[in-house]
Order: sequence, then structure tokens, then C-alpha cells
Amino acid sequence: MRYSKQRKEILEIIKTTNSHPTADWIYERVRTQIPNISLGTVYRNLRQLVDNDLIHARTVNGMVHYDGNLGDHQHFYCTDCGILYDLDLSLEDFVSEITENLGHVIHECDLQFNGICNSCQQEQ
Amino acid sequence: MRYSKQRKEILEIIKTTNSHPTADWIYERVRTQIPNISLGTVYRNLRQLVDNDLIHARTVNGMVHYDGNLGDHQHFYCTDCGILYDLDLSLEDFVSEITENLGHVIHECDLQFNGICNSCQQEQ
DNA sequence: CAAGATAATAGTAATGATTACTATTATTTA
DNA sequence: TAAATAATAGTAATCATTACTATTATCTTG
Repeated sequence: MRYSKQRKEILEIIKTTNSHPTADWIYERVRTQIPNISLGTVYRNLRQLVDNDLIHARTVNGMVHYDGNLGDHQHFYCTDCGILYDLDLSLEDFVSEITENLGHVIHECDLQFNGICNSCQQEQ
Repeated sequence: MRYSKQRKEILEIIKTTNSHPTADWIYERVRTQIPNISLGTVYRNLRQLVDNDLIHARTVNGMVHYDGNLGDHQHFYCTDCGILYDLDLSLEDFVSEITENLGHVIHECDLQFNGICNSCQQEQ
């Protein structure tokens, strides 16, 4: 992977933003620095950066949000204002942390494990 | 909300399918019963059914999957074959249940809480 | 350091899932 | 049973994302 100034700028924006921006938001932002950058370049780089594990992608409400924080952490999504908050919690007491300490009201809990299932392992 | 034969058939399909189908899969399936049903009708009904909490929607890999199982449960997504398995686990011992009993290998854990955040509550 | 190899780019066209629109049809309820 | 209106089929439009192509920038190696 080569490092063009477009790629450097896109990575820099994601790394210094903790609001989990979308591709379009990143495009508008990077255009202030590189006015004639192509939207396709933004998408190509986002995919490249995710594939190389330099950033993470997360789909919320059908839109992909990018996250430069690679540390193991969870999220709280406000269904009213749409902000996706970072959470840094131990599994034992996350619920009380969210409701009592942070004051958010939980309506849904969205837990999913990704990996290779039993039957796919048999085939290898 | 009225109950047309299209709506009844779509709901029936989702309720009797545990493979978390997509809109397009449901469209192909319902067409065997109602050949001239419109794809728009399928989407309109899926939204309606989700809004009325008769089914749940879940986005995986940028595609919306529908779930007729309204009970509190978690999921395991195989990144190889793409099957989204149902899990019914207590939070304490879910990881050992998945790896030891079910034999799946976990690569990622995707945990998100949805609700109303502290600052949105202040505004009300 | 120069030059060839090739990865990345800008710009544009295409795709694919989903939504909007409109005239017509079906369901409801009084 | 008939008026009120929700839902439909069919089609066009939208919106995020991807594909394509000729050109440009980056990397590597002699």
C-alpha cells in the first residue's frame, strides 16, 4: 500500500475525529484541504484502510461510520440525536455504568459475535 | 393498519423462517404465492411491520436482515458462509457457550446499546 | 538519482438497495 | 352496502457505493 497525500489526509481526519464520521462527511472535510479530490477516492481509501486494519467500520441505521479508535471498546447510539458515543467498559458492570454513571437510557442492546462457524471449520 | 393478503403472506414468511432473510429473498419467496406482487410492496410492508414491532430488522454487512423472533436473543454471524445464527444465552457465560459448546470461533464482538442519551433527556 | 513498474487518482458512468409517485384496487366500518 | 381511505402494482427516482479508464504520483532498484 502506497501513501498518497489523499490517503494520509483521510487517515489523519479519521484518527483525529471521535464522532464516527460517514464517507460523505469525510469527503466534505477532506475537500477543504484537497478541493478536487474525488468521492471515489474517499471510498476506495476507506475500504483500503479498513482492509489493512488501520480503521474500523460500523454500520448504524444503514450508514457506514468509520472509527479511528482501534482499541477494544463498545458504543452507545442515541436514537434521538444520532450521536454514536464511545464506551470503554468491562463486561461485568457495563449496564450500571451506562445508566447510573453516564445517565443514558437503554432501549435496545445489540450484541453480535462474528467469526467462523462450526460447519465452515469442518470444510477446511 | 389493514391486513392485505400481501401483508399476511410477508409476515407469515418471516415468522416461519429462522434464516434472517433479506428483502430480496422475501420478495422471491412471496412471488411463488403472489406472482405479480411488487417489490415496493415488500419494502413498504417490511418497514410497516418493523414500525409496528411485529418483526425486527438487523443490518449485517450493509444488508438489512429481518427477524420474526421477537424474544430477547443474540446472534452469531459467520464471516465465511454468511449465515446469521440465533443465540439464546445468559450474559455471564456466553463466550464459553459459543466456543466450547457450539464450536464457533469468535473473531469479533459487536456490542452496541441504543437508547436516549443524557443530553437529549435534558432537552425534554 | 533516474527510470521503469505499478498503485493511486480524478472524473464519470454504472450498480444495487431502497424509496417516492400515481392511478387503481381492496379492506374496513358504520 | 357504500363511502372513506389504506394498500397495491408498476414505474421512475434517489442515494450510497462501486466500477471503469486514461492520467498522474509513488515506490523501488540498479
